[in-house]
Amino acid sequence: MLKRERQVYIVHQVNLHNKVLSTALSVEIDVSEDTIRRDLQELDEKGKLIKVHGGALSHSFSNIKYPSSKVYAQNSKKIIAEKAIGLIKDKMFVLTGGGTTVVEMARALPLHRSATFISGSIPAIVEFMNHPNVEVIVIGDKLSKNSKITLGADAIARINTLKPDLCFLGINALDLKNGITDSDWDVVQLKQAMIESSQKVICLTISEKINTMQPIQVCDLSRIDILITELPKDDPMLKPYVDAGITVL
Amino acid sequence: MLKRERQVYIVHQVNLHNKVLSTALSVEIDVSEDTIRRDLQELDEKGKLIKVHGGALSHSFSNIKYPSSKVYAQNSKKIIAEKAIGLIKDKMFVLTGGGTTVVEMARALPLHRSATFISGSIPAIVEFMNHPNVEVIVIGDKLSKNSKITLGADAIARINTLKPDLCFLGINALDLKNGITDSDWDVVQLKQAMIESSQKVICLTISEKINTMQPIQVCDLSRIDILITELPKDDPMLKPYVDAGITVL
DNA sequence: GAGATAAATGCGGCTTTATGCATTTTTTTT
DNA sequence: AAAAAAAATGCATAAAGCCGCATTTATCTC
Repeated sequence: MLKRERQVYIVHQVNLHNKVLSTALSVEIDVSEDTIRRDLQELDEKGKLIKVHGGALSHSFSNIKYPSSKVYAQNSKKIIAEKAIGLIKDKMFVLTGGGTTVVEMARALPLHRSATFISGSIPAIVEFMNHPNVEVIVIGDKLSKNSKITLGADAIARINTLKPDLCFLGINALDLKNGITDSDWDVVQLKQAMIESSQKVICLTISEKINTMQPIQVCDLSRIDILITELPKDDPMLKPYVDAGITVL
Repeated sequence: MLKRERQVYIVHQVNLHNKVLSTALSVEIDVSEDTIRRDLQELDEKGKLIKVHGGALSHSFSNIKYPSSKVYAQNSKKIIAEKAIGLIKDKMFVLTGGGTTVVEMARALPLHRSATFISGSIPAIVEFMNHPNVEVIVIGDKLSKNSKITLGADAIARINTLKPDLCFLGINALDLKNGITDSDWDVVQLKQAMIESSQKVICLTISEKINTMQPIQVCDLSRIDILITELPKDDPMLKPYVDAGITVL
């Protein structure tokens, strides 16, 4: 591959994904990382991208600082996201539901982590799409405008054919007696399918939603493997859940 | 082989493959590399190609295939989008491919229009998702990071079960002899399925891509019902396509 | 169509460019 | 603070490019 050709390709990738990793480009194009680094250097000097440790960013990306200002309980969700990310190891298959917490997680995922994410949540997909090292499987079906996830028989059927390592579920209500509960019939169906198919179920929620309930049960406590909130794991509020056998992070 | 002849051949190769190597041309035409270099030099000066270390690239390589400036051809795409929207009536089922032109169309869709859009293009889905009156069906499958659309057997299988009224296809190359052509195998498979399933195929493209070709054929001209470009319908460039029986808007 | 003239080509040598590797330094992550 | 990953630095090598010149090939003129 010609040098110029390669550089055009790199710029293209940067514009497309907003960020690239030197290592990823190196294997993709099959040249040494040194060469990639030199390319990034030159392209940076030409102002086509911004070189950073480990790769490069597009201008548009760095200009648009995270505009996620109006998301409720942003900080809590960032804490949750950080904890959740620790569970994701390279090469894992990860199923995710919808909700802002999952989006936060997608954003915070380190650039070098390579995993496959399966999701029907459009905002989450958009984030994963911009990550240089993850593969994304989109669960198709009718798009629910409220929740911005795909819902329906097709989605459920597809999920049933999968056996992901992890399932990250943003939840709206959790209590000791009823487990996970929710208010939307279709969403409940989908969540049930997700829980059934997964090896490990990880619930993400801000503490506010703990010990609250909604009209429809998704599953009871015993199906939850790990619970992640913004609280420290020894917070008294979480004690009953630890006692119920759930790993709390 | 005469010099002129050789240079014509080189330009042809560059247009065809977007890139040529001096060494390859040298053995192909059986002249010294010096000669090739001198040819490339001249052709570069004449603006027919871009000479680089080791060979040459076509202009389209850096301009069309990997647009460097974001707003490139933005206006043209808005014009195309406006024309395309005129075809969408309430209650229609509309299948759309990927590409910025389709996204432009989604943005320009009047708020009161109520239709169902089926798509695997994430950027398009995001636009439709924010529209108050359209329903969105997401085509699921593995997400291609390059094109930001879902690609694969699942997507094709799903499309085959549909009979949408319209299919909007952003295309990369169109010429009289070969019809629609493209450069990515999986994308071609998907486009073929889309074309097959749809009642009416509408091609969207900026005029720059007309009379260009890429290595893989998607379908020939006869499958196209409507062609939309930024040019007025009576532009001489489009005449051959009108003569071929395509409705040009 | 033969010879003159100009253009085109190939080759040897020398220079520049591109790339990868080894080593040291810096940055990041745990 | 230690370990791991990435970057910088210097160097070796091979490929590509360039210059000038000899030779061949095409074009023009009579």
